Amino acid sequence: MKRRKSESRDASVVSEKAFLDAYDPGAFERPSVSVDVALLSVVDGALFTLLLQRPDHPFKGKWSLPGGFVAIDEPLEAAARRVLAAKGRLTNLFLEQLYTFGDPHRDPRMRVITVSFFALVDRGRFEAAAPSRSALTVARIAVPWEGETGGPVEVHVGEARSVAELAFDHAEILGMAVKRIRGKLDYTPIGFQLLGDTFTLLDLQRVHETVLGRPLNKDSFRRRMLASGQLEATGEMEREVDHRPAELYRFVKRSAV
Amino acid sequence: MKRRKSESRDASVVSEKAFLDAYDPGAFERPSVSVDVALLSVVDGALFTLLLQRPDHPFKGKWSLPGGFVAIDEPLEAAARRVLAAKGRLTNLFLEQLYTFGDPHRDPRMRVITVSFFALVDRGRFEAAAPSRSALTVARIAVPWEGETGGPVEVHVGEARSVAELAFDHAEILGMAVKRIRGKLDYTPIGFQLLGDTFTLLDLQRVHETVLGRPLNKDSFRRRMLASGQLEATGEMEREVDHRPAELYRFVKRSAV
DNA sequence: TGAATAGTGTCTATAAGACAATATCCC
DNA sequence: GGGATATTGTCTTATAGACACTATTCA
Repeated sequence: MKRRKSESRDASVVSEKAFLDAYDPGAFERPSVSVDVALLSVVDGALFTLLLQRPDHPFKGKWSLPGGFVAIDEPLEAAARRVLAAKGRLTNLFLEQLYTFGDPHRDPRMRVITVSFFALVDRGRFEAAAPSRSALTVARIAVPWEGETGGPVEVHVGEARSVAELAFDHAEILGMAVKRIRGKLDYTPIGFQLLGDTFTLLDLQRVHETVLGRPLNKDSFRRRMLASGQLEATGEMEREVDHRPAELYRFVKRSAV
Repeated sequence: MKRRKSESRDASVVSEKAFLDAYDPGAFERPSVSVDVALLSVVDGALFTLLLQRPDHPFKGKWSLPGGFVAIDEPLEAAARRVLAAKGRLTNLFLEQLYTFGDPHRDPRMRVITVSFFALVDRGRFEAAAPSRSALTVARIAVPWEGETGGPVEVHVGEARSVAELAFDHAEILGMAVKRIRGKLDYTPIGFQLLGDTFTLLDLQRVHETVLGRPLNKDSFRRRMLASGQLEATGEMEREVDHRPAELYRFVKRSAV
């Protein structure tokens, strides 16, 4: 009885027309497909991203992630790299596919399915990608949830105290990026993309703390990092600090596991 | 110098035509978008999935995941549920988006970008979804890598010893599904989707071992599970076993964290 | 010398793995 | 009773957190 009921309910959802339309690839309207990239960087203990102010409708004047439509014979990741190179002169980034957003009304003009990516950028390249003449603008990310709860984030453009309005579902995309990177941080050497070639253990800890949004124990952080085999001491020391200088480390390519 | 060089190299990749074509949503050809679902179940210590034999070109006669094209006003997950309801009478499944595959030549006919999902099904519903008259066929999954290395898997249809050939990039999609579920198993109560309402701790351990592809320590598995707060003792006992019966447990909804 | 952080050593609490002992069911 | 697995308890080991102490640099 129970089974029967759920079957008949579902059957009504699947109209024959929808099924047939969807079955023949030539017989139905095709959506547009775009890519959007959530760029993330850590600067002075805060998370930042790069946004563009939309010049036209829809969402005119609102802020959006760099993105663009996928060409008919272009791989998805290539489209994301093209967008980054064109809009921010950013190349050779660590780029990972995040999630595909396909709500039928996420773009009021027409059906646009967007494949989102995230990229981690060190401070130097991040700031260089958004010079004053550029369309890309630095925005600080405020995460209104803890751990890997997920959900949209808030952004503050420049020094603004107020929350900037984001176009489309881009606040959700950024939130998904933060959630994903928090999850990866525990077991993958992600931090190296956010730091320069060499860094102290405290630098690394601060990056982790900023991404995770919570303080970490200094002792066990040091022990874990050194035990992970992902760090290599350079023998060099920090300079121009008014305290005992720390040793500089670099990330070492993980040997084939 | 170094910087200059990488810029000019990238600039050549971004042809102006590609950029302009991609910029205007109306000015370029749109891809087809489909969904494919990797159904996973655990039966007698092995991982299984459900496949369809393709009746037409391309990949005629090869095995494929259940899938279909996304209608123009249909959400992605709804498309996946429609396909499952239509092809296997499977409803109300735990369904999660996996990855989007967009290689320009993954379908020889035309550009098809596919958004893949995975679903976990308990043994009872799994076997009921593939009766003899049905198009869906049970196939065993052999994972040729350990841990979360990733990569395509091999499938064996029925009792066949030989590896069945999969259409498109579906071996990769299945591999991605296995990788994802392995990663989630450690910190999420995924197992309950693969078991019936009640189960013993050993049942649960065997499911975990099958998914992870490695044996687990019995003592610490028991302790971890009981300490997780995700299990609730029913007070009932296993029946019809020729040894001391174990207590039956059920999964309890995780309280809002 | 003092301020500030780096780096080391030790102790404790917690979780995992190993293993032994006892309990309970069916035959 | 014998076979088989469940369940509990204890011991050992590895890891994380806490904290005290020494080291080194610059002002």
